[in-house]
Amino acid sequence: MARPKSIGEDELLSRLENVFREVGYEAASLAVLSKATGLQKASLYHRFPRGKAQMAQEVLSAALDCFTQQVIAPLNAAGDPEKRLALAASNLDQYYFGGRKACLLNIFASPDIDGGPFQPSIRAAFEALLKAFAKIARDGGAPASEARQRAERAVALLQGSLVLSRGLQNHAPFKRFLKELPSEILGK
Amino acid sequence: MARPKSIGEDELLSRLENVFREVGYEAASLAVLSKATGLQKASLYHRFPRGKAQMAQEVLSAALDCFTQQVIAPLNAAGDPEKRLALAASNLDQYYFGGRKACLLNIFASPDIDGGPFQPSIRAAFEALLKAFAKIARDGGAPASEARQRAERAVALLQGSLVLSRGLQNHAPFKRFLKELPSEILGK
DNA sequence: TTGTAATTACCGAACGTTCGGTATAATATA
DNA sequence: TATATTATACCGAACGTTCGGTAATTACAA
Repeated sequence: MARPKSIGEDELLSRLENVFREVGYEAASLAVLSKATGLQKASLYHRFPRGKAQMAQEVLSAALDCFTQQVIAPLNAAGDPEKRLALAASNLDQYYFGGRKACLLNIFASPDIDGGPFQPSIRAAFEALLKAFAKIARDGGAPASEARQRAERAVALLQGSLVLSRGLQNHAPFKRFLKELPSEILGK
Repeated sequence: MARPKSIGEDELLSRLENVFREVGYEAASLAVLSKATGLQKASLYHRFPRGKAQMAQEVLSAALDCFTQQVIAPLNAAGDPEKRLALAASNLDQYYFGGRKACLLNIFASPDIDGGPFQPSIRAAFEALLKAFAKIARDGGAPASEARQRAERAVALLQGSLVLSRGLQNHAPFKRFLKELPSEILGK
């Protein structure tokens, strides 16, 4: 009964996400977002009535859903910890495109001075990942006191290896992080 | 022979740096920079004729000079590796204000799509830090093959712990990084 | 010592451009 | 035709930048 969308919501969010991740929130102007999606500004406003902020929020939300499904779920699943961890690592590699994609949690943490509208989501995402890493560490036999520390180290290494890979324009640090992740979590 | 400056260059660069670090390059508008420094926009152009880009470049350059002096120099110095590392860690704590200040290398790496004017400096800074960490690892007895890996880990943990501390709004991860840095570099 | 020129730092006001956002009309599909 | 979607035109505000001119200090000649 209506004209079909010229671009599906998934593809639309994916293109928007790429822009936000590559240039940051502030530099992602509507002109750039329009060009990246093939939709005019007015069309973007038709899809996101609250404008750029809504685009970013939905992008972040979708990205976190995807991350939860691809990475956190395997970590929290049942079964052999080593296998779960290997799957999570493989999906991390996919998710960050081998270290070529920056993390939205890092990108969206910086723009606004005060907490900003994204901070709660960011914090929750970090804590979910920490919890999942800690759980699989315990499942692998680590004492509860150490599990949390290993989880924090793993998350820091993930973020840091992405930053370093980007800074060096060389993805080796991220790849090395992935390789060392199992021993990092399950024991030295 | 001339009217004295109402704000010294060091203080000026320091204020600009704070803004860039807190909100990022794009969101650091001339209006904000003007307010933070007490100089009108036109006065900022008197000090930095090439505008905002020059401000950022000089801020980055000054910050890297400071970082080199405070952190890299101790690592490269002569003497007991443990003591040099302890000094570097203490100065890192100062430099990042206990984890409350973001790293410019992370902030300035994101804004521009293509390499951007800051990428060479960023890359050089990372490599200098990697080299310094690797040297002190070797000085501490690590085999050359492991020294570079430990250095990469340390840099990733530094950057990652800053990102995580910011995301969690809790500086414990950064503090823990500082505490674990010596064993990270000098041996398990 | 005084007065003037030279030099530098600073500022108010405006520039053209682009920003995010909003109408409204045209288009394409059902 | 009915309607979701897109395109065009436009808005006020903010952007980075520029310019003419003023304030403050020093150097030097009278």
